[in-house]
Amino acid sequence: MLDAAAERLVAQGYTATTLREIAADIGIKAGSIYHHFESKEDLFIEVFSRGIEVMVDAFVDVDTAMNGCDRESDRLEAHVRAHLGALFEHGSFTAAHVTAFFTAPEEIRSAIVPLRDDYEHRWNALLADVLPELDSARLPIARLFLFGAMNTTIEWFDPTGDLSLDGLANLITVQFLEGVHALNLQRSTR
Amino acid sequence: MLDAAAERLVAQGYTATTLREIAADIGIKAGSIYHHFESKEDLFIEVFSRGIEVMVDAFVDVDTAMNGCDRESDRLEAHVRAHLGALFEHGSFTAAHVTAFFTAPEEIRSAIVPLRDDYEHRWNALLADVLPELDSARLPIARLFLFGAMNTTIEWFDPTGDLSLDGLANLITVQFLEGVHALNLQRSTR
DNA sequence: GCACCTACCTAACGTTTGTTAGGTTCGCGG
DNA sequence: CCGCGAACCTAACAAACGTTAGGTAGGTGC
Repeated sequence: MLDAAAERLVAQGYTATTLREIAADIGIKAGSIYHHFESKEDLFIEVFSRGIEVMVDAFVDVDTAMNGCDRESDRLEAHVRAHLGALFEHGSFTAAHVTAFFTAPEEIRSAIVPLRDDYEHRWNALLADVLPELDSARLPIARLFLFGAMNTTIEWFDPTGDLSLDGLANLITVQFLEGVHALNLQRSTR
Repeated sequence: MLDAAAERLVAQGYTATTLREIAADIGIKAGSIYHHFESKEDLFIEVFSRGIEVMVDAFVDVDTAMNGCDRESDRLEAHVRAHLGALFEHGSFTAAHVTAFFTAPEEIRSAIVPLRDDYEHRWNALLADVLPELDSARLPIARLFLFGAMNTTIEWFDPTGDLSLDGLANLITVQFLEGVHALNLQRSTR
């Protein structure tokens, strides 16, 4: 049922997604949803939360697996790969979060923001490790650049096509790292 | 009235935006909208179309102004600046298009896609000029990277803050160009 | 066998939505 | 002064929405 809700979210956004539709998708009636959730809001708060949960879990897994890694760029690439994996390989929750979060009403968003902040902080810490030369004020902007590159892939990337998720992760990581590197050079030689 | 519709779109998405709200915003009643448009669909097709119009106009302006420019990177930066200008300086149409296009129903989207394709083709041609060494199969992907970087700025960039639109355009352009350059090096030395 | 809980259904409620038919106001051209 | 069209309003329509009250079937524990 949460799965069905997530898939509808991806396809239609929040307001266009009906409880009656979700119920029909899993073969029950709309009223029965209220046995499991108090309201439509409640249901979708759970869906969005799981979307972040999947991302955080993937992040933590990489963090422990890459513990003794000395090449920082490899560590970053592994995390990019994990984020893309959350988007394309672990159900629709993360995809629903990325595409439909901003279509949800304010009350839902504000309930989710603390979880989002947690995930963003993990990335900030990671980027501070990988790019120690980067001005700390520029760090959130760099993160937003990277998030933009990763999250927009959901609008065009086809996991069954020529380019693999590994390849895409490498593409994004290299492009990002070299871009940031070039920006630092430009600033210091001015 | 189109302005009001665009602003509501940015704030709430398609389905959550009511004809009664739009009417109230401009001081008329909902039924009166049908004197100017045949339906809600019709109204928002016009809004989304103008969003692209603003972008295309900005693109064409730069194209003619930068006609005799020999430094390709400057040409690209000017176009990036123009795209960001369309997003932040020319009303809410382009912003509405970028944020709310995917919240609109299929029938609206398919009516807009040809216009989108036109804009995307202009960028493909531009990138082919600026990056002649880039594999033509990789070109649409590079464009999507760049679009991702530019369009997600709408979720975090504050035009009244420390960073100017010119500065942001430079940031994005350098980051993009050096990233693509690095990718080509990596591929040719493998 | 009785009580109880979980999971679901039926049927309706009040509200909101896009939409429409018919009427009013106002300004311009002849 | 008359006619006409543009711009708007009123009032209502059917449909769809989230939500709720009350009821039913089946399983579990004692």
